[in-house]
Amino acid sequence: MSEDSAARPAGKGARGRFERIYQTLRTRICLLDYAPGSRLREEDLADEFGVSRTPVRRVLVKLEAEGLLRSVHGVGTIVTDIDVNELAQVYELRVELAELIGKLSPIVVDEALVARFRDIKARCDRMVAAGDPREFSQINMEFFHLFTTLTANEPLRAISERLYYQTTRIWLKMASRLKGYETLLYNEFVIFQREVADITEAVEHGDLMAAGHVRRAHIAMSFSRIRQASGAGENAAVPKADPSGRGLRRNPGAG
Amino acid sequence: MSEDSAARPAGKGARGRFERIYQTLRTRICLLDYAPGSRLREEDLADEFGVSRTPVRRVLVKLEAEGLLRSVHGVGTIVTDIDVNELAQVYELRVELAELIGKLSPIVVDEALVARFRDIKARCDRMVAAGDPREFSQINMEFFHLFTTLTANEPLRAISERLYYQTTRIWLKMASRLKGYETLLYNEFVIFQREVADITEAVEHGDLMAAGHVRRAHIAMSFSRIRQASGAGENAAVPKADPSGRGLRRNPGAG
DNA sequence: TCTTATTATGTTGTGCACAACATCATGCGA
DNA sequence: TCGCATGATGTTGTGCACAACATAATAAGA
Repeated sequence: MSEDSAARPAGKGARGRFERIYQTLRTRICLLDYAPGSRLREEDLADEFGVSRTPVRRVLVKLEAEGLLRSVHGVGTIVTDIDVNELAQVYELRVELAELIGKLSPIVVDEALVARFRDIKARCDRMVAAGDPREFSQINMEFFHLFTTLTANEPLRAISERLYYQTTRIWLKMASRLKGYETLLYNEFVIFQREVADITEAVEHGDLMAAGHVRRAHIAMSFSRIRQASGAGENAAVPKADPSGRGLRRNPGAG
Repeated sequence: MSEDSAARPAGKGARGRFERIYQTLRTRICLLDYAPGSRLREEDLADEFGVSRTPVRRVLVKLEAEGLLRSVHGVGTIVTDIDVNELAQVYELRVELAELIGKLSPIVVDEALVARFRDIKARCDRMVAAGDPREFSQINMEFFHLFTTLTANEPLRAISERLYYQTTRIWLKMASRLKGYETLLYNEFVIFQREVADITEAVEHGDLMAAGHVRRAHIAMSFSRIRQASGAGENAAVPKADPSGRGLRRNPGAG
């Protein structure tokens, strides 16, 4: 499935299962495999992962603590919906934290790290040609994780990660609404490509503060575009808020 | 609006119990009622709160996600120990976030808010006379919550709260080691008293950025004092070798 | 006496059955 | 046909018994 599970050998007992299920569900939520507002059944998840409801509930509690889920007694476990206006505060904070990543406890840049940035950059270039929103989100996610490694400040990493996973869904949601606007999507790809290139260059020069500033600017501009697209989308792009599917559809996991 | 932490004393069904147990345990951890490194038995907690282990484990999972506990299979649920060096990163981050609280999404200051600051200030003044470390921590905690209300940025509040609860224990741990140094403790009280006074004044003037800067400076200086006191304590746990208060400048008495 | 294998004890993790709760469907009366 | 009470259905929350696991105590052997 994803290389994250391979990169994280979770082979050991209970803790390994927990991490595997947790990251799997989190990825699915952020890739909109589970649509915002959709319901998750604990028993289905339990069956899928070959365990009982109990360990699944552990994961759900953690995901709920991070604001990605919300369990309601007698109703179900629903994926939190994402609203551009509410996420404005999260973006406001992410902008500042991005700069802090280049500022607090910077790591020493070695050749291996530069290689990883160049690798992402190469894959990003290929992705632009293909132009798949889902693949874009995946590379975006990997690049984010790579970017956070620029600081040795572990709490800053963890918090940035949490906020990232709260906001990253909005882009894919936007993209799914903008079907037919290939030029806009392509524009997003190219902008991200430039961001990766700029930050990679900054890392090559060992200027982590510059990397932080670039990232900060891109996050701010990205949200600006999302907000504009959101306003346009609500006014014109989508005729009505789909009355047929009240968001309770279940997407079987994509292979 | 928000159904979260502070403003909810009573409990409806399941959610109420959860919040009550969660906040109770969190407070106990941060007030060192549960010493760092000590083991918590799920069954004891279950008996105390009149429930089964299941809902208790929910709370423990959340507290573990926040870094206050660590459950190990077959061993126990142990309260995370706190190390000054590890907490340096958290403090580094808290310093920045304190400034952001006065900068991002500032609220409009009304008379009721000023009154709450003045109330805390009055209680702080009385606390200084009494001089109980535990009461100091409690007022410090309340003042922190009040300070976070200066921003309308909910994620920033939540994150600041989380980091605060990760670091606040270190002061009490320090204080418990410094038994016999009443002058040093009193010094801490007076410094906090000044911080409360300064921030209250800034709020009265509606200058939230000033409040943020004051808070930032105090957090940084507080950690500096803690680190120096920690180093002194580890080098010579016995009172004899104290290098003439090189770190803890400023004598009480001028308050 | 020391080392090592084995047992004993205690803790968290898991599975399952049931209770609490919310929602939807049904049926009755007007 | 509409309004409303009542049951049916489905979900999460809880309690309890047991498994998995780690450590301490114990005993055997050299």
